[in-house]
Amino acid sequence: MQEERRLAVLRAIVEDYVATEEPVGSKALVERHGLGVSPATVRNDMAALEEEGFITQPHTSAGRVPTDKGYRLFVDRLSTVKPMSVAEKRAIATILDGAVDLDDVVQRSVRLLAQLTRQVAVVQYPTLSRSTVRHVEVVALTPTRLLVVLILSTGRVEQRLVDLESELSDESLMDLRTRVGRAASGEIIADASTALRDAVPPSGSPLDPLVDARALAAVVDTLVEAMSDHRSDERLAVGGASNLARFGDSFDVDVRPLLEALEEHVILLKLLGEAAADGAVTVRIGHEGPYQELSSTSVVATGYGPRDEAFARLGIVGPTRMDYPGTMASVRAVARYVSRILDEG
Amino acid sequence: MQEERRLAVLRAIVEDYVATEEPVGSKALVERHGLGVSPATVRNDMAALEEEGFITQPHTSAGRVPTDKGYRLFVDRLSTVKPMSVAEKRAIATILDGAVDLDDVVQRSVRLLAQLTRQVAVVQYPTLSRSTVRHVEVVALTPTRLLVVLILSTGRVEQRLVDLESELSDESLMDLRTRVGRAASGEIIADASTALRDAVPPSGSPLDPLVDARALAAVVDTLVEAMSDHRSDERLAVGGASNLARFGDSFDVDVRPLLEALEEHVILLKLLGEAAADGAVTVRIGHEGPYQELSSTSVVATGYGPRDEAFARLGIVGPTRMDYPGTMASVRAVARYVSRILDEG
DNA sequence: TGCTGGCACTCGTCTGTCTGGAGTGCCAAG
DNA sequence: CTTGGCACTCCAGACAGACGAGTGCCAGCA
Repeated sequence: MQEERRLAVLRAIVEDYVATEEPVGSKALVERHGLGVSPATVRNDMAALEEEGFITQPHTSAGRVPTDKGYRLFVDRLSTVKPMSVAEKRAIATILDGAVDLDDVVQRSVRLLAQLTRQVAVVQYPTLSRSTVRHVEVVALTPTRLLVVLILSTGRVEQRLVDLESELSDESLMDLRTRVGRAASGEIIADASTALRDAVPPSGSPLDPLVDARALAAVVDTLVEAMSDHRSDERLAVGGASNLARFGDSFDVDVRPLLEALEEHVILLKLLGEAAADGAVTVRIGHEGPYQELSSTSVVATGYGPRDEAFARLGIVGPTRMDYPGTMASVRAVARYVSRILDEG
Repeated sequence: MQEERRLAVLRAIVEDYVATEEPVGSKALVERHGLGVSPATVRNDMAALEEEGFITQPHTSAGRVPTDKGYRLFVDRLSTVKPMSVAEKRAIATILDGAVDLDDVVQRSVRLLAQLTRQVAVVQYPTLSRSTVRHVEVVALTPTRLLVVLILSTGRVEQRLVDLESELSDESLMDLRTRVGRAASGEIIADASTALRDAVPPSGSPLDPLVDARALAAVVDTLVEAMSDHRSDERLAVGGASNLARFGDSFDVDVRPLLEALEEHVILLKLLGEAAADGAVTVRIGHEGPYQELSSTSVVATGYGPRDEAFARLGIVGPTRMDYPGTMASVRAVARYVSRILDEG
């Protein structure tokens, strides 16, 4: 009974603090929320909550502020994800449906997420690893220089130049093209790499005159490298940095580390990477994260991808003092719509 | 004679103010710089300079601060571009030489520029318009779906999918490929577009059975669109946003508009676009720019590109109170090295 | 004519003090 | 277990005064 009210008090504190950005006192609390008790009672509850580490006071005679632990409890047990309004849903759908290609989807998602949450949005480009090879094309630009184009089911296209040591005949090129195509097409990336390696005849084996073993090996090497290229895995889109200005001046939070982190994509990837691989929205609050400097920021992230294969992440980074239910709803909604679009495309 | 000293005073004021970020008074000025006159004399000069609008005082009994007009005079007549040290030059060369492709060159340039100047760096990706077509490839993914790959002399590769209304035979594909290749290869973008249009037989003309006129038209349309695609012209890399934190808290400058501008690439392009097309470094100071909100920021930019064809811009955005000689030197140096690399690649 | 030293004046910044008010903790009573 | 009352704490803002950096101006000097 009292326990229940205490949690209600904690919820009220979090909500008020997020809304007003100021420490919330017992009197204001009973006025704004309809808890049917007196300020004195609330004070007792507050003392208990502080004892347990859920809230704290900046100085002796100030109101209370939630701690990381308090937010954690709030997120886990006290809040329900706000459903998006129909209008919002439609807006999301409209904006994302207008995208013309994969890059555009990512760009739009980032903007949208930043606008919806008024936080800094981060969207990871879909990873290669789960996608399949749709097509491989080999083109001779000159007799000793090939262009290899790799087209993946996600819509990503990678191209590489390959310089050969000797000239390649048209017949050898055709042969090479069919061998590579047969080995890789339709396979998922991981399998395609091994299949390609198998397609290279072992050195010393009797050579079909049509096969230019060295050219084949060079092309296969290039393809395998392109497939395992982690640069593409690390690609990120970041948006809404101007939202930082809002929360920078409101309190003594130092924006610099966050601003620096936004340029260090490795750090952002690590932050996003902690997100659950299934469809759930993950929340990482303040000190829970791996970076000391970002202890006053939270990360709300989730995975996305076609057919529930979450093969990339997206999310937002913001102050620990944020509207978690609303933010989580936005992140979840955007992730769902993007997944749907990738599914259709 | 006095005129000369006045300019020396202005120069000293600018240098001191940039270094200390505080209004500079007559006494401190004669102490720090070896002008062989008394503070009183300097005061007279200051009064004159203020009369002419080159400096101003924040309040009655404070030191002087340069105005935009003062910075302008300083940049145009009083400063010499600091030469880079050998070590710096070598560092630039080393970092940029490590780049593996065009994107990487741009990425590295942005980082480098941000580090060197400790400002926000902006680098425009090379424009298509001046580059030539190195190769066009047409690949049939399915009988009704083509992949068109456009390779440009700058190293940029654009690819587009084309859906056909009817199936395309192998012979028609070969024919299409050679027609398109013959028309476009080696031409600069602008000419290639018209050459391609000419390659489409006028409707109603007697048809060679091999020519699939509609497919050809579709492919040509796609190529022309890709060539004139302004999305690629608008691509920008931005870096060093964390440097904003430095100058944000130092004075009452509002960082928000700048932070917003950094996400609006259109605005950045416009700012960069004002840069001179030749090799010179352009400086735009405070109110001289087109945006009211950015009146306390300056832009230092220049063009770059292979063989002095400046076909893209790069530069930095920072507070009007900045080290112009040093910044200009860095911008110029980076532009030169990037140009050289593009020249070699 | 131009430089210089001196002097009075302005005004922002810093420091210390004071006060009002919001908020707390505790206690005794219901 | 809740409530009203009360003493206490401490921040925020206002106010005043001292300080000092810097200025403008003037008279004297080269």
